[in-house]
Amino acid sequence: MRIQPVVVDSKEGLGILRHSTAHVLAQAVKSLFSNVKLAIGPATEEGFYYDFDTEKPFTPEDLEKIEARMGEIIKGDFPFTQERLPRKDALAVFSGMGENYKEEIIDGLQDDIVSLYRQSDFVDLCRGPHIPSTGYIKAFKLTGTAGAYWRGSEKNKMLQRIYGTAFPSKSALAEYLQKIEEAKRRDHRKLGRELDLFTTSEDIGAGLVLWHPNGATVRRIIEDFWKSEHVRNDYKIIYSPHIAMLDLWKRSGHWDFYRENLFSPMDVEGHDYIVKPMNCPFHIEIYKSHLRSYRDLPIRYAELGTVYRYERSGVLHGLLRVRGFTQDDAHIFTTPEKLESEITGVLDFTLYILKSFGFNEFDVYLSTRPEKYVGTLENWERAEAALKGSIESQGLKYSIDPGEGVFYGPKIDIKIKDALGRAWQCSTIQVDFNLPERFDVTYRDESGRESRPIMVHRALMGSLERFFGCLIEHYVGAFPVWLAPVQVTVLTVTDRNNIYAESVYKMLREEGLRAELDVRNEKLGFKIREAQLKKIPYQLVIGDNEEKERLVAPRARGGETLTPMALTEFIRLIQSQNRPKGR
RNA sequence: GCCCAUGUAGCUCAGUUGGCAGAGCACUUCCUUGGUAAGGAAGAGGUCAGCGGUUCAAUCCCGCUCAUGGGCUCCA
Repeated sequence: MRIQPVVVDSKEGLGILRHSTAHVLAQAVKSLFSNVKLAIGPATEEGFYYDFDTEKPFTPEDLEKIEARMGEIIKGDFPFTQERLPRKDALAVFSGMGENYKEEIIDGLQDDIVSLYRQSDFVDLCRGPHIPSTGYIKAFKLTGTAGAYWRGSEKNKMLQRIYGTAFPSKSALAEYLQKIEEAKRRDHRKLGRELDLFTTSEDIGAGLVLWHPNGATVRRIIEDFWKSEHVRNDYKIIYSPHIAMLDLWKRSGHWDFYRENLFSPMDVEGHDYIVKPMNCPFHIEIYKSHLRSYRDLPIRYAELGTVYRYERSGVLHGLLRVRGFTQDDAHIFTTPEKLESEITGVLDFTLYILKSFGFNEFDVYLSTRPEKYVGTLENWERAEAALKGSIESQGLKYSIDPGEGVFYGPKIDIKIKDALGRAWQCSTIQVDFNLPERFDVTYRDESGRESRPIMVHRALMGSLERFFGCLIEHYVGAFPVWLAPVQVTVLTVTDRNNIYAESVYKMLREEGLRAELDVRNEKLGFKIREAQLKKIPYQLVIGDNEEKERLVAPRARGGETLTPMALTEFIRLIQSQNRPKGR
């Protein structure tokens, strides 16, 4: 057998450390609780977990006890030893202990020889490798419990999962816990309440967002920017209704393939209607309201379309996963010949928009043809090549999900990473060979024959709700000047300065700036503190000195006080920042 | 939907082994005219998420419902 050293700080080494800690967890649980059966215990991105089949779920007090026992096991410095048995013998080992999940796993293995690992009196089915002994675990922590289905399927029994993490040193663990705290600080749900951006209400329903004036202002800025950029890029902006007859969704296929996400139909004068889960059929109807020539294509319809999808209650999460949301949707109808240039254009446009908001880190995924598909092989190949070509021409790193495309066409997904390191899908560019077929969408080609256009669905921000959530976390609520709900607040030192301050405030408003005036009977320090907590980019201090000299004394959100300047100069300064990133 | 936890004033949270509900901040009023992250005083504010049950008595115990959080699973 060849021995390969693995550095514990490497990704691989960390995985081995954590996986070994999972074994220690399992040993501790087995020694503390009877009638517990082992399922699986792998390492994850952030740590590890182990799934147990047990009568009663683990309580926080249980976790403390388990942690303490794990500490003893680590102190015992038991070596991890591997044992290789014929599968028959291995089966006997586990069936003798009543470990039926382990038996099930062995049943699924191809190999004749099965590997077991032991430490102290504990044995587990495991391919390894492991650290030499339990004493190598220098820092670990159990982080939580959760229900989890055996093999991830709802049809199976729910097991009790214990999550934990381990690091090569105490300081690395502390750093990790610090990162978690930082993530909590950035949490858009917390900031949403503190900055009065949005709420949800028990009386309105789960997953339905109320945009408060501050949040609505940010949204309005986003929408205005989005609209003008779309017009500039030759999209036609449209509007469509929120409900439509059920037959439309039967024809589109949503009723058959997407029903678990649809809200129930409502009866209107004997016809069933549903609230829309998508905008595409409406855009298709607009396309079909005329005969279209190849000369008209590509046609690009864009809409900030509000859709409703039924999501199971357990998956709702702040603004990132909701039941009613507005997509920044568009559908492009193109000839097959122009598909590639269209996709290149869409990808350029997507990156331009995302970068305007200050996002520069993306995970890009290309999903290709699955086994079951509609459309011609030629078109699929053409579309995949187009998607791939445009990603590469942008010089983007990407990964291919082979066979993961939707049955109707290949797609590009772009994910933005949030503060917790979770990647949230925002942008998506999907080629669709199916809907044009289902709705018999056509155009007259150069030889005068009816041809089928290809459709491209795309959303750049995905949904305004989710995108807003990402923005909040990205900026920790301190929006850049062009997005800030309030851009500048005018603060008086004493009420002698009220009249002058008001004139400053009015000038700012006339410049189109989102300004506020604070003439309350409070000390300057109090007003500054409040403006800081609201994360307003600029505070203009107005006292006797400023009034006498006809100046304003700006203080930036970062804490730096600028030398007093004429109001016109300040307006020049803030206006220079009052635009999207890189513009 | 499923497992676990949580739900007390606008916010953050105490609390009652079942016996008239508490703090800080915010809010209102008054005093204070103060120069770059909290000046002082007084006041008001709650059907203890909702519905039902047990009890002389329920915010507390039990059941159901709703919502929120951590997961499973899925997606914009």
